[in-house]
Amino acid sequence: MPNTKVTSQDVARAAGVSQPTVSRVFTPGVKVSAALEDKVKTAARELGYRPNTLARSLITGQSMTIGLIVAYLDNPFYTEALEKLSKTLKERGYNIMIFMAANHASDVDGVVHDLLDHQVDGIILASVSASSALTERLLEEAVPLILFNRGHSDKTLSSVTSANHAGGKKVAEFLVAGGHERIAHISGWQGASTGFDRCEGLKEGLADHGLTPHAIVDGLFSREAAAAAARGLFSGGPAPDAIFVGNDHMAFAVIEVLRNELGLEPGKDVSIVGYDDVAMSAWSTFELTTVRQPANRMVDAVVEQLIAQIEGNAPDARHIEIDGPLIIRGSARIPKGWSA
Amino acid sequence: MPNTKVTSQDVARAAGVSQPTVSRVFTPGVKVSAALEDKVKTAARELGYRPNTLARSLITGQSMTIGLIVAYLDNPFYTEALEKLSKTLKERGYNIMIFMAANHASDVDGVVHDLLDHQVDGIILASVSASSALTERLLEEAVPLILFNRGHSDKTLSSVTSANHAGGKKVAEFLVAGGHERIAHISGWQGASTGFDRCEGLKEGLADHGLTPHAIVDGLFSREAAAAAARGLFSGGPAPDAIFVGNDHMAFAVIEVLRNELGLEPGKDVSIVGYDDVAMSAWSTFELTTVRQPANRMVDAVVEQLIAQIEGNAPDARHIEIDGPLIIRGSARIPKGWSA
DNA sequence: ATCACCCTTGAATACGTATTCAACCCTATT
DNA sequence: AATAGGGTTGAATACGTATTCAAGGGTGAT
Repeated sequence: MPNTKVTSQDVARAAGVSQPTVSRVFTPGVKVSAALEDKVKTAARELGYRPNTLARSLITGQSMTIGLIVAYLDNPFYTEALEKLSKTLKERGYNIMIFMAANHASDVDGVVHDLLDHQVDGIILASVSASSALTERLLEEAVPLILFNRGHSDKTLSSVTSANHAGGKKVAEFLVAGGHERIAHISGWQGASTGFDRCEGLKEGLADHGLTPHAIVDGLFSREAAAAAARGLFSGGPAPDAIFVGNDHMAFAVIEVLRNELGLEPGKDVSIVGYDDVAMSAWSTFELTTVRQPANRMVDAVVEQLIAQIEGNAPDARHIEIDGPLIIRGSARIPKGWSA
Repeated sequence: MPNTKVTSQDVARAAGVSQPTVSRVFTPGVKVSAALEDKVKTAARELGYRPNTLARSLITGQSMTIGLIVAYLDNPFYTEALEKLSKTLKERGYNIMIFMAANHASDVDGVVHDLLDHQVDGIILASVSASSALTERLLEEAVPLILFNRGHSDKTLSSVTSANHAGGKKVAEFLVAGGHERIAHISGWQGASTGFDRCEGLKEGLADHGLTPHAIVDGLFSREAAAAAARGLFSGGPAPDAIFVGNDHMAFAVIEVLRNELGLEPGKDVSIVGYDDVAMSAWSTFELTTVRQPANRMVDAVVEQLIAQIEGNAPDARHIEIDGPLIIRGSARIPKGWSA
């Protein structure tokens, strides 16, 4: 019947061995004779001993903890990613210390310092960016940092994104093939590579067919801004016949404005295309045609690269782009010859 | 220009003081002469020194870290709570170590042990329950644990929930006042107090008017199960004229089945009421009448109680219930005299 | 039978900080 | 002027574990 804190010393005393022997039993990859191992393990079980991770980390220099900073948790894409990230890192033996951050660089910097104080082995920045002062500091500390779904001008930072530029281009091809002539774009925040690259891809894809966007409005990754932008597009002047929205989260708001305020039915009166393919996009209410960001593969890539950098197998930064298909549903007119 | 790890020893050497003095400068509430404090702080700044939290925790026994275990992250209510929780705990100086768990007791137990190994100061279980073996262990370790949005038969555990029983009763009053006669319930998982209490409240509220539920089906907090249950309620036999759904997350699935499969419009052909009042409930697509769970106040209560237990100010467990209003929107017929 | 060698184990130490305790100086009081 | 007292500081130690190093014991070969 154990009471308070039981240490490796206590187990050693109970098993009649030394403290280092107890430590060796609980350290994978270290040999101990079967007889002693058995004695130690039974003693440990009876006392309810479990190694103190803090003390272990202090001496090994490995906390087996990854810092995760995330914004935009109202966008379900990040919720799905977080869930997968948690599972994958746990399988690799790592724990997650999580922080929500506003998207101001100053806020992020402060949080990163908190994480560094906790001796995290690596840091994942999901949908937020880092200041250059910060990345400098990280290089000094030799703590790997990787960006998830966000690029960075500083190429010494690793990042994992979907093929945003190619994705935007795919949407252009699809909408042009569908015979649309006034293709508008409610973009993601242009201050983020994610929003910017998708927009550039769309423009390039349209240009290939001698077209230009009917209109471009920054939706700032916000439902409210996107809804306002949608209203603006249909008030005065020629209306668009298709809208590419910078992510699904905003696209849902746009669909609601069209359907419930303007009386326009997506897929019939106007075509809507999103980006992400979150679970909600498949709901019968939305049936959203969208570019899939393969969250699973993106998470796998993030974990793989981050651990490689932590273990020193890949000290050089990499910029990984993961391609995703266009998922065709009912929210946009389907060109002849394309299958849903 | 700092390079690798800089310790309090390095700062002490640079400032010409002893290591304990450096420690004192960085320990709030300890007096050091202004002259030395200044020397230490400038030396620390120049070297880029920050205290190692691990070493500090090892000696103080306070990790300033809270373990958070959460399931059902696809339900946005928990996302909203997580966001608020993160901010509130950070304001109080605590960090979060987060784990996703399947809802099996064995899974939860394993994760809790991981957390204990990390010397967390307290544990929050959001929407998962704990085995009795586990709670015993926690009492021995003297680590406070609190349940968020879930009750427990073991009354030695603190918990914060909304007033689920009263909430279910409110829905009954509302639907009866609206003149509904065949009130069905697609409940939350009956293995969870949250699902069970809301159901009991509904039944009691109906009984007050001499009514019984038209049907009760367990929706298991799952969209798929809820959708199947909705189809079942309208296939053969008299159809319900109102459905109380155990949470908003399931209610959205039910609304979709009604509207897009059965051609029934919520609020006109049949009344739908949910529970939670997540942000999505206010979307124009759903206009869901629902019982609000005040996530902010619930989170505040969780943090307050947990920290009280950690600091020993409130060693006794408490079961806090927070009342929330019925938010009337368009998905259910509004009784005469009730205002939206 | 002796020696070399490897494998197992315990003693000592390190990780980076907070805290106890004794020494010290400075001030104020008689 | 001498002493008591309070407030600062440094030396030593503790937190719980992993790791280095030396000692010990056993096995094999000559």
